[in-house]
Amino acid sequence: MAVTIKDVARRAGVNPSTVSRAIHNHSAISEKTKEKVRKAMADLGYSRNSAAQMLASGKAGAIGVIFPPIENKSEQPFFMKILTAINEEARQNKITVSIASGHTNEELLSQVRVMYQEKRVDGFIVLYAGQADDVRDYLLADEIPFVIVGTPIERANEITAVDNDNKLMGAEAAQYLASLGHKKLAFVTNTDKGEVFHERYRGFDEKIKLLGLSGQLLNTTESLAVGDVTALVVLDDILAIKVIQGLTERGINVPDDISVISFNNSVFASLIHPYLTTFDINITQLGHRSVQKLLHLLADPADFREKVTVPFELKVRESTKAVN
Amino acid sequence: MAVTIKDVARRAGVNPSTVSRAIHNHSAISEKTKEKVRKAMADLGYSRNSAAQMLASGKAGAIGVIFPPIENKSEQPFFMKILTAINEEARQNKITVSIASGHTNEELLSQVRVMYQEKRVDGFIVLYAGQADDVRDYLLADEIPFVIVGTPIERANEITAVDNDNKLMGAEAAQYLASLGHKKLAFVTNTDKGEVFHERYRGFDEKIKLLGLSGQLLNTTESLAVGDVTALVVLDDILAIKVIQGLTERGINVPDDISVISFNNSVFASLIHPYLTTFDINITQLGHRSVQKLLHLLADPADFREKVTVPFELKVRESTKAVN
DNA sequence: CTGAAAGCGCTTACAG
DNA sequence: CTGAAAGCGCTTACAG
Repeated sequence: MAVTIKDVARRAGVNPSTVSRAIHNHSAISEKTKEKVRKAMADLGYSRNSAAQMLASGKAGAIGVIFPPIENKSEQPFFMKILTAINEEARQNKITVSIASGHTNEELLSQVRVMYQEKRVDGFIVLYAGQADDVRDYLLADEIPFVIVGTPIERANEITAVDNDNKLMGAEAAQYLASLGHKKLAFVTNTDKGEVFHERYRGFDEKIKLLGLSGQLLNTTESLAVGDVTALVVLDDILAIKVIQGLTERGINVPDDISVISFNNSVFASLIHPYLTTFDINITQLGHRSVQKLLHLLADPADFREKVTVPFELKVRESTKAVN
Repeated sequence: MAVTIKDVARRAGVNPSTVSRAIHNHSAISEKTKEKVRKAMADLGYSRNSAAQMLASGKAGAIGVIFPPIENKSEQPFFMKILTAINEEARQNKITVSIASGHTNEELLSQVRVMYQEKRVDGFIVLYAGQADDVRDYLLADEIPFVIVGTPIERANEITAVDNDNKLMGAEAAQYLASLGHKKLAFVTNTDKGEVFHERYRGFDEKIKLLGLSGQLLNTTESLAVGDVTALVVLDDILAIKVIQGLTERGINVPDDISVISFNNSVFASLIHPYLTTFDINITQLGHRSVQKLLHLLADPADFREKVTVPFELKVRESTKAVN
């Protein structure tokens, strides 16, 4: 069988409990003994048995990542990218990442529940925010440690969240276009739901009023009535390239006739020309920070619930241009 | 604390070992006793403790999914989609899915190694094929159960693989274009590496020779020299929309002047017009089958290594057209 | 600073 | 068909 703590103990000439303490770098163990133990472990090629450790310590050494119960997860590069970042940070902290997903809310809830009740994970990172659902209610009700990537609407004060400042991003979009001399702007969306839309639009709206510019909200994809608007702020990259194609087909050139700025800096932004001027939302940092926050919560359940705001960065490419 | 097998045993008036057997539906236990146990479990709200079960049984009840050590995973919808499908199948089999990923081969190998040595997973699903690497060598050398999604080049005979028939897909692409009356075809790629390219091209090439048509290989993205070619088979959707944009800019219309057929039926295929005629590779089934095969391997390590070929389906959309 | 012992919650030969 | 017991490989109060 595999080498155990007992084998290491025998080899190092100490008690198994001493080995255990040495492994965890317990302060009561002398450096000399730790060294002996480390050598014995290396000689024998010791790996801990996670099951035994979990059982004895009551900690899983694993976290769960909860995906939204939607069909088109795979269409949004966000999810794979943040999963990679989360796993990277988790690996560095020697914990494992498990997955919870489902097509319906019930499937998802049942998987989350099982994972936690069977003690397979210590806590969760939830990859969708906005309105509360069964899953979130369950996590809150049972006081299960979790952090949300995004901005929850309800009970935000009880939840640790990691997000960008979407309102500021909306404002900066307007600001940047204004700095290029644009005076008639529009915000384009294909949904009127979700905190992301609301915040980005609110930031945009407040800023144009502040700057004394004109700005309208266009909720549509096809045959956009752009009128005399010279610059568009589009909710995300995917929508932006659809909008641009629609305009191009009607003989309206981007960026010569109209500028477009969007959000996310996903693969879609550099897929076809004009490459998009867009905000990079720093998904890697969102992922890293969410793991770190969850680890804090696990180490100290009484830790403050707080919100972490990750900075964004404007990537200027081909879809925006100064007015002549 | 949580309710254990002992509590259930007491409530049902049996021995803990009997509860354990009842849970696993052991054939020696009477239906009457099983019923009693089931009732007691329901009354008490029992959940197994996975750590204890893992320790006692030596099985993790979890599988690892290994992502390729590349940066742009998130750009390919394939990975998120198959991960979802894998998790779905796993959930139905009451096992958990953990993630292994890394930017470099060393990071990846180290994570895979730790996961297995600490007994966190029973086996792996590897999401990339082709040339063997350190990770695959490790899995083979240590006789760790795994299945590959894709087609390995070396030691294919020792590996259980789940894949589409890419060669057949290439042939069918040529066949379909021929059926539309096209006689001068070309295969467009942006790489000359990888089994996927080789197989798809080989199928294409053999088929056009069989049909007595002309066909060339174009390895480039920009300013494609299409000459008098009337139909293009493009390696994947992403490349296809780039190719189409390049042609459009030069006044060549798809599909009026030239037809385009591609592979994968990803989100890119229905993003902008012309929507792509493309092969759906049935990622959901690839995911489900890979879990099933791994489970077989785990249940019976002496099980046959074999290859599962998942069917594909042509989705005819706007980018192909019969010649006049 | 270290050891001996009990215990975490299961599984599974061994008996009967 | 079921029970009693040992054991899986750790952790952690308790002693000294």
